[in-house]
Amino acid sequence: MATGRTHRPATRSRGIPEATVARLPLYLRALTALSERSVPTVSSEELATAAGVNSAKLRKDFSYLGSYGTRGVGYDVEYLVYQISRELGLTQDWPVVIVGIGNLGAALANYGGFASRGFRVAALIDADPAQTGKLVAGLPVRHTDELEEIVDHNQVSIGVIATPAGAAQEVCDRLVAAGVTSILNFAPTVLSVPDGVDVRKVDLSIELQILAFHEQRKAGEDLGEAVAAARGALPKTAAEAVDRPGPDGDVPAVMPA
Amino acid sequence: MATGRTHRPATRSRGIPEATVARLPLYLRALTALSERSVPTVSSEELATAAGVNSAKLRKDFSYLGSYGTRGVGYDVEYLVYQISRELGLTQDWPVVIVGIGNLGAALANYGGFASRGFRVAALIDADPAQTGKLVAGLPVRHTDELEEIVDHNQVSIGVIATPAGAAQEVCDRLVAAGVTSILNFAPTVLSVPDGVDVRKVDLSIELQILAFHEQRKAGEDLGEAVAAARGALPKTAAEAVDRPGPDGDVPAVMPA
DNA sequence: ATGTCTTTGTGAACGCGTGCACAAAGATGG
DNA sequence: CCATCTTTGTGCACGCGTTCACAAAGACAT
Repeated sequence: MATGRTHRPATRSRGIPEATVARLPLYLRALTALSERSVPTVSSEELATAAGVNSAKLRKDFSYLGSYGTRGVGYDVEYLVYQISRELGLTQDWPVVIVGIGNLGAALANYGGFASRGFRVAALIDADPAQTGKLVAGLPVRHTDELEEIVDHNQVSIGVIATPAGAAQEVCDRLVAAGVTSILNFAPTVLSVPDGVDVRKVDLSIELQILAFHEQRKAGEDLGEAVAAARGALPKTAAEAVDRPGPDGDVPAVMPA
Repeated sequence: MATGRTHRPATRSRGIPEATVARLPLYLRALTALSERSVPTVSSEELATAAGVNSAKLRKDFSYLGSYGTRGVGYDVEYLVYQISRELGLTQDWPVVIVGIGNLGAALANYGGFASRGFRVAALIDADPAQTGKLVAGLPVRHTDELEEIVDHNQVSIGVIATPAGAAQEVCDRLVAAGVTSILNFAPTVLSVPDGVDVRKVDLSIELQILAFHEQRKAGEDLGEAVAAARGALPKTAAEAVDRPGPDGDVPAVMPA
């Protein structure tokens, strides 16, 4: 997981808990994979392991959406895909702008997972005039000067910030002023936005730091209680967790092949 | 924020709650910025707003680390930077391998926030022979065949997976078998790992879907209760939240400039 | 040395999220 | 039509995380 979560206090939106909303995309991904394999129905148990969660949790999550299952059988895959998509708002078109076309911005532009979920990259924007006009993922890079016009013209309500930290707040302000009300921020800064604007944050460095913390703890434990596990051998109980959720039909993030 | 959180049930490591650990990097970033501006001390209130959290929460978080503040004054910036760094394990060297050098992998390799936090990119690995030897961020891309040797030789315990979803589980298995015990996964798949291995997940598409959900809700609300806010105008109460946390001294994610 | 003022550290209450365990619902077979 | 078996939907209890509110602690001035 990443970091994010700069929402309004806890306005559980229309009764659906925030934690549930965060898991819906997970279920949707697993269901899409099943759908592509033409599996008609799935039990909460199967789907839960495929999504990497507890089956009781999954059932409770679905219960917030309504009673879409059949006792003794399970859930209809296609129907559930539709219901979750609709709940998440993926049945409509979401034009998105990406600001800051460096490696990360380019990775995002090329990311296949967007288009398949109703997200359409309306424009790529960068402050560097040398970049202007260059094609990235088939789209021409536009200059920051055009930001307001692009947002307004394409009715963009979701903006992605992949600029350096120093530029993030200004870009954010301009996006918001132009009409954007949801922002996905990859820059390592705390953005301040007016009320009513949602910000989610993804911070690569923070994720690594959290891993380092646990890693350090593990190392300390090993030293203190048992012999440091010989490197090269499988750690601790390598048994269990042998079940593999089937491969995911989703388009990868990036990379040649 | 991103998604992640595939930890062991809830093993609050040595009394420090998981939620607190996740915020420590946030505090550290804010403190580093203050340190660069040579600010000697900071109150919980100031630091909290800079990090974008509640001041009571911040004080409680710090109380888990010990009593590092001075009543009536605040916290010593330098001292706190050191304590948090030590707690997170950032005072030691963490060699990291990045597997999958596409746009995203390259973005990660170029990401400055790593080096400044004790993370050292030990190697870049890709399955495409055509990529082998190419320089990315000053490092030569190595072939997947060398994975085990690289991990073993460099004593790598943290691996970053930025491959397509289809390749992620195999890469994961090989990393774990070679001795990696912490994995940061960018591929849109649920990885299964043996006990004792930590996995954190960052899923770009999921973040956008969560934003879309709230966006849809906002749109529905506007339609239902009030006049749809005229696009182009600042939404709702544009007042408040005018305080700006100072610019962050951190090195940006990517992008030319 | 004493009083005042600031800011920390934390006890306690509250709310959300999780997981158990089971009753209700429906499918399926005879 | 009845019995059995599977699987959902949920009431309930528990634990973590958040927030309030305040007492204790120290700085600082007089």
